[in-house]
Amino acid sequence: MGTRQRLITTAAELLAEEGVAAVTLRGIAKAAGVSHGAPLRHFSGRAELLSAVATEGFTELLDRRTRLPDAGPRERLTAACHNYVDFALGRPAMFELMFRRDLIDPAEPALAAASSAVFDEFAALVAAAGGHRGTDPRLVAASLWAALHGLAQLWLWGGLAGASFAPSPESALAVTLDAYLD
Amino acid sequence: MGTRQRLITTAAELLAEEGVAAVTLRGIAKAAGVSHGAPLRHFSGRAELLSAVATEGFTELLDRRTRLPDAGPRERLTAACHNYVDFALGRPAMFELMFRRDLIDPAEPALAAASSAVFDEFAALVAAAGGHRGTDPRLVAASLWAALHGLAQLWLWGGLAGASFAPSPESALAVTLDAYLD
DNA sequence: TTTTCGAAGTAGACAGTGTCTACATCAGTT
DNA sequence: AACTGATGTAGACACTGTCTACTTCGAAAA
Repeated sequence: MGTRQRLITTAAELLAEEGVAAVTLRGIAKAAGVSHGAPLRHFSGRAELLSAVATEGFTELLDRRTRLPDAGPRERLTAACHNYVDFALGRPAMFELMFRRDLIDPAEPALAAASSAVFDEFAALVAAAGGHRGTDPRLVAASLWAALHGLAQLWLWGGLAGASFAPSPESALAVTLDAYLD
Repeated sequence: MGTRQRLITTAAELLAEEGVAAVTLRGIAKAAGVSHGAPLRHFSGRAELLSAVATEGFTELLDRRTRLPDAGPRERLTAACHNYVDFALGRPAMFELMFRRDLIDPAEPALAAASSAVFDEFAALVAAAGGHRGTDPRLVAASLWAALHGLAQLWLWGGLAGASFAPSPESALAVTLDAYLD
């Protein structure tokens, strides 16, 4: 495995184990067994390295989603929704990185392609499920994706903790799906 | 105005003008005209100062929401939803800071109180609007809040830019409200 | 009135960060 | 055989948050 790929892999491991704050350029280099300046031979800077890591995150998210149980379009859509939230809650650091535009470069072509692919796949599922009265399925997809995203984000943030009321993410997701799927 | 309050105000201005990356302890101190160590006489560290700034953000959000047009409960709820998204898009840096748990300390009592107050107010509006069949209004409120939050976050992130489809936040919000409000 | 004492501000240091530059190494091509 | 470009190293720089000594100064206590 080339140094470049090893840096990405090491960064992903460090990210999963220690969190976003730990993925420092020097820390990654040390964990990969190279000098602190070596990463700059393969990436223009930290943002480019982390963008590569985030791209892998989007790809894995898409892979999960693609291999879904063979069922009706409605069931496939709800499965994809659960999948999104599960991914976020199961790999919080990766999920956070994927949407931290101060750490990654959203204009990075590979990253933009991977995130667009996730949305397009999702939009196709929404369109197949039908049920929206006349409005553009892609618009419904954007709205529903945002709802799932906010759910994940809010729960990772602290989940309304401290508030007088602390529901489980599953129950809130059920309400969300109920609202959208008639 | 005491130094403590001036630091908070200066930080808020710096935040609005230069973004989250600019609210550095030393930068705030310089902008406030004090030495780089002065802030630590009033705050235990950066997190505590930024928590105070974020608390003001939540308070302002609540203030906006409270003074709503005198109309039916349904209209007040939709107005609150628009208000949330408008706040996020209109003051992106503040909104980002409010949910960056690596920069602030969510356990800070004043901050926790302010954010809980926002949720409680919102839950009350949802309950007053009615229309949810049997499910706990607070659970519906959590789900709807998450939907709004995700909408704002996703648009600030880059708004599905690059995707083959780029709807306006208003249109997506309309779909969201449509889904929840029967 | 004088003394004391604690709060507030300053300046310097320290480890850590990302990034730049000069230098070494070394395989592959001309 | 000589050159060249890619790869890696080590050092430096400016910047960050935080810690520590040192000053200043106003108010309370004697």
